[in-house]
Amino acid sequence: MSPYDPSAFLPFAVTVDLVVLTVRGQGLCALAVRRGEPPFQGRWALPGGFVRGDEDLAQAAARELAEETGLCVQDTGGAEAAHTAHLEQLATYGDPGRDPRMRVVSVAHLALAPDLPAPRAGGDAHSARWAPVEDLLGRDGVAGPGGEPPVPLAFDHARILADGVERARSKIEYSSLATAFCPPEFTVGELRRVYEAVWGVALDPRNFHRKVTGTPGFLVPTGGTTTRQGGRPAQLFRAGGATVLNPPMLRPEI
Amino acid sequence: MSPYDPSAFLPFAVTVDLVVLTVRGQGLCALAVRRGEPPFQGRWALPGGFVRGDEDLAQAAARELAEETGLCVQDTGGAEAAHTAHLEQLATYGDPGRDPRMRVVSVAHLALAPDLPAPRAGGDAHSARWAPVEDLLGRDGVAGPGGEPPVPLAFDHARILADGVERARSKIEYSSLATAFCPPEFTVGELRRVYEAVWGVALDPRNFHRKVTGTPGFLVPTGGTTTRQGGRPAQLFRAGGATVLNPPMLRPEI
DNA sequence: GCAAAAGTGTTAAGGCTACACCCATGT
DNA sequence: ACATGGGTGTAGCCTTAACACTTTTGC
Repeated sequence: MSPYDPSAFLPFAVTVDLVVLTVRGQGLCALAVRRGEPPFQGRWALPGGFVRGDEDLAQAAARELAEETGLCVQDTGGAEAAHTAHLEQLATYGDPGRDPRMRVVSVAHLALAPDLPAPRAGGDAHSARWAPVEDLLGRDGVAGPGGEPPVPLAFDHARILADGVERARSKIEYSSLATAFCPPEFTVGELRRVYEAVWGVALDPRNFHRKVTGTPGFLVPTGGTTTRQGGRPAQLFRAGGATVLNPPMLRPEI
Repeated sequence: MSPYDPSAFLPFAVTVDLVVLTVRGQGLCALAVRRGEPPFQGRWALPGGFVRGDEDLAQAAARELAEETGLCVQDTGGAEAAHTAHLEQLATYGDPGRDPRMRVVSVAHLALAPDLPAPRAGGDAHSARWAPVEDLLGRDGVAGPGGEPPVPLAFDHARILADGVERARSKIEYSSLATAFCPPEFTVGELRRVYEAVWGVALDPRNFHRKVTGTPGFLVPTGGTTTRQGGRPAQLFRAGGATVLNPPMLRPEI
């Protein structure tokens, strides 16, 4: 049998699942939707859906992201988007039996977004919410917003979420990706709080400031200032053109 | 329409494609197979094949790797394997139209192997060979071993190969992955030549020696020595347990 | 002896950590 | 005045780059 013989064709369903991360308050949060139908009815899951016949994997992920959150992907040319997010492919999960109904291969994507007012429940999801990743990944799983007992995420979504969080944690070390968690204009302190939330550590504000402002291409000053965090007015910056940080941000050991 | 409604099922074919890299002579080489049937008949391509109904994506990739090269994956418990390779998922490619016959989603995997005697043509491939990656990625494509004019790789395999090479180049910076290109026992000089071949740079042998022997868990001495590279006898090492290198190997700028 | 590859020593340059210290605002 | 967060200076530590030098083999 040839590896490309069409007669060897075996039918799979292909979906995209989304790990959408944002920083809210002190911690890292992910978007979860409540399943409205079996299997895992009533359980929380990652947003996602089938890939359509005429679209690329990245297009399918961007479409699902827009349906669930209203976010547009950064490289979309249109300037009318209220909010933009970073989107990249994460990994593909294809265990037989990961979906009890049929053979489903899911191409997971990772999206990073600034803090949004509130998730809008897309099309078919009964509800959607931002939940701290520790809750979603904890042994007990996530509790409902109304105090329902905690249950783990549906399917293998806890594994997918863990992989996405790990990708984000390591990638902000050597890339400018942390700016994707910030609004278009932000201060050095706001960027530092992103690192602290994603890594779960405290960083020295003085050394952090020197480091990020000294890395060429990371931040460009807009000229404006803000006092929205209190204290002395802070300079506002936009993300610079650099995508890779040299030298990288150093993540404290423990 | 629910994103998980089975009636929304759309038939895809799912394949695994393999980027198998090794270091031969002075450079980085990849395994290429010649296609025996349309489309792209006679052109060089990456090895790969359909995922079977009962196997995981990683199992499918390991099976294809064994069929094409006889290599076993490292974490296979059996000690009888003559050669072992590192295998990891790379990325998934699902453009509509990437295969002219049908909608094919390919989950590409990256395999790193020590230098092997010669590729064995698996099952259906007319022939298989190791080719320098610059040749496979060059604008003109790869020439046949008998002097046929060069043609580009089939499908989107040049893109997949480029992504795999980039993954290998960056991952040997911060992980012990470079040892996957070496035989079970190797010298510091042999490991250095791996870095030089993958990065295409020259490294200072003295500083390299200090760095790798000083990184805890990277290399463990076996006690033996060899003179197979000429000169003064060199200590033999095995890969240590460490998978992540701290501090990382520094890749020269240019 | 000579070439070749393996190792060790040393020094200067630059990045990081830690912390002292000053600046500009709101209350 | 004081609290709060923003920003700069500096000393010590550590890593790296560059290169001089010694060691051990094959021919």
